[in-house]
Amino acid sequence: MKNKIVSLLQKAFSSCVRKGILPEIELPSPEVEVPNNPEHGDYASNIALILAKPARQNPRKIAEAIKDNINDTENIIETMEIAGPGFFNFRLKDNVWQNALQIISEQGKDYGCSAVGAGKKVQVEFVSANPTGPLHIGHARGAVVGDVVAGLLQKTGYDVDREYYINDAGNQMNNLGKSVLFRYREKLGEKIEFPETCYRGEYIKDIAADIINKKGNKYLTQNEEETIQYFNTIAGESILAEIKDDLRDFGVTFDVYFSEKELYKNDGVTKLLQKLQKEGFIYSDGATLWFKTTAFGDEKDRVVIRKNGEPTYFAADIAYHKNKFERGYDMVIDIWGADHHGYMPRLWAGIQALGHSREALKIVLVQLVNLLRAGEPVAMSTRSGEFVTLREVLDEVGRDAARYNFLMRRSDSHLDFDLEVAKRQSNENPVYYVQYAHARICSILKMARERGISLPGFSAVDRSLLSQPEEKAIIKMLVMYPAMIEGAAKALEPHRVTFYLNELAGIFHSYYNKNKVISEDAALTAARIYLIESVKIVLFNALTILGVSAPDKM
RNA sequence: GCGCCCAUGGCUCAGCUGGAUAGAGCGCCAGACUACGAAUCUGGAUGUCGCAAGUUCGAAUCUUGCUGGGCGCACCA
Repeated sequence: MKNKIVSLLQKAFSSCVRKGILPEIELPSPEVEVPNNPEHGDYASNIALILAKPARQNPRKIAEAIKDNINDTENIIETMEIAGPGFFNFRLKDNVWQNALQIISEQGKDYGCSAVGAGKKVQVEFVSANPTGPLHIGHARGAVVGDVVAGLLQKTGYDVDREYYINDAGNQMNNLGKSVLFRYREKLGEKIEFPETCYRGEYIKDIAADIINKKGNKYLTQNEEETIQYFNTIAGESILAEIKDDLRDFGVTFDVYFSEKELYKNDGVTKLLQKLQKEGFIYSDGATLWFKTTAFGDEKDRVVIRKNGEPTYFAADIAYHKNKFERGYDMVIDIWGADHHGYMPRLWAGIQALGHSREALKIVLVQLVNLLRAGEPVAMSTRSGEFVTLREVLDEVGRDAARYNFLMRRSDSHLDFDLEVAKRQSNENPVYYVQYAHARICSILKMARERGISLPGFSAVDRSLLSQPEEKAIIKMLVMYPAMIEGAAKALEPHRVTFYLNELAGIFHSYYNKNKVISEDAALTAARIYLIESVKIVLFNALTILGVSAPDKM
């Protein structure tokens, strides 16, 4: 719809140029948007204002010229006015809107999909928590944001893979094995002083107990190094399995779990560093190897091989991103906690040294979550093992409410997550407001069926009966849906979907309270059923992208 | 000290990449079920968009400075 207006304007502009009314200048992409003041019509454009400067003419004069040259072959424009300093205000014919509904029921579950991604391969990497403990509330937001970003990209035609990077090669894994060993000994009667670096959560005890159950006390006497290695593996696998379960129940599944260890096979990291050194991106100061990230705008150069000969996390990360691009992705998206923002220039430097453009790697920052219970902060301490796990949140507030709440703000803004509010089934909780709209429609449709009213198809409906302002508002909102999805995908901003849903549910509820869908008037009933079915389709599609259920009844 | 992010009604936040009179929700006040689901709806009040300059036809949005908050500034991950 919007595209048609854009195209009309572009053609009018060209013919102005052809006729010599306007100079031959590049047409900046004209913006056509839905004005927030309905008096300004259905669509508005600032094309004349944008052209005023390069064309060196009065914007209103340009507007007049373009207006005279608009050739509305499809006959969709009702009125076209020039207002204010030179805005175009378009009002479309009612039947244009009414007929636009057809595409919604035709496309059904596919309504809102587009092909702007054109099959390009994209990878979204997110969560990527170390398998040293269960996922907690802090991971949950990143998990949902990543999942929905991926979903949006899929809807817009990208070929998307969701990937989880398992940091299982660093020394935190060693600490994990040690922690289990300490608990193991403790359970078998030893008195243990726990060092700061150890993980103290209950889950460590469970793993230790499990080992005792299955293997007894034989590790008390075995070689400590080997035992720690072994416990690492056991604990890592067990925790990762639990993480996968939690994520699955949260509605998040991955296509690929990529182990950091993979990067070190065949000396992969070392060889890559040697190559980069040959190319001049890495230099040695005798004891350590430095990556020249300042060449790409970083504040200071960064160490890749430590004095002790161990590669840094950054070194592995360069190799990891090289690996990603080698797998043929056109675009790679990392979802990070906002506390890692200082790391961005470093990684961008890394991929540029590998020959990729900075734009090939997009990084979405997700702010940390402020966990509250009834307004009071909930203490979170990872070290002591006191934290609210994702599992607990799922059990307490449920998947739908949890996911929706994490999507109610831009991801780079702080989010208060109140457990009491999130589980309250009231109007403080927008997820129910939206779901209720869907359930309500289902209920009306069910009643219609029970009364023997058939659900009409497009051709069986007199669309012109949908003539009320509220009906037109709903139709416009529904027509806008694909553009909203496209915009959200392009900007990597899932929160736009929740805002859209709240608004759509709002105008529907309002409409419902004012008008009877099912009435004595058969033709009107058919038209309205057709309309609310369209609303249902869009509610369902949008909720599905968010991974939130669209219940038939509540 | 340096860098990044943020500052919008009493509270929590949007504001579609520079557009027309800045919007929601919550809370508050007053109303609506013998009507397809009241988890709903209708009406009402609240703003120097942190402060000050600048850019232009036009700024909450872009630039600079200041104030106030968050986060980073590892040979941790």
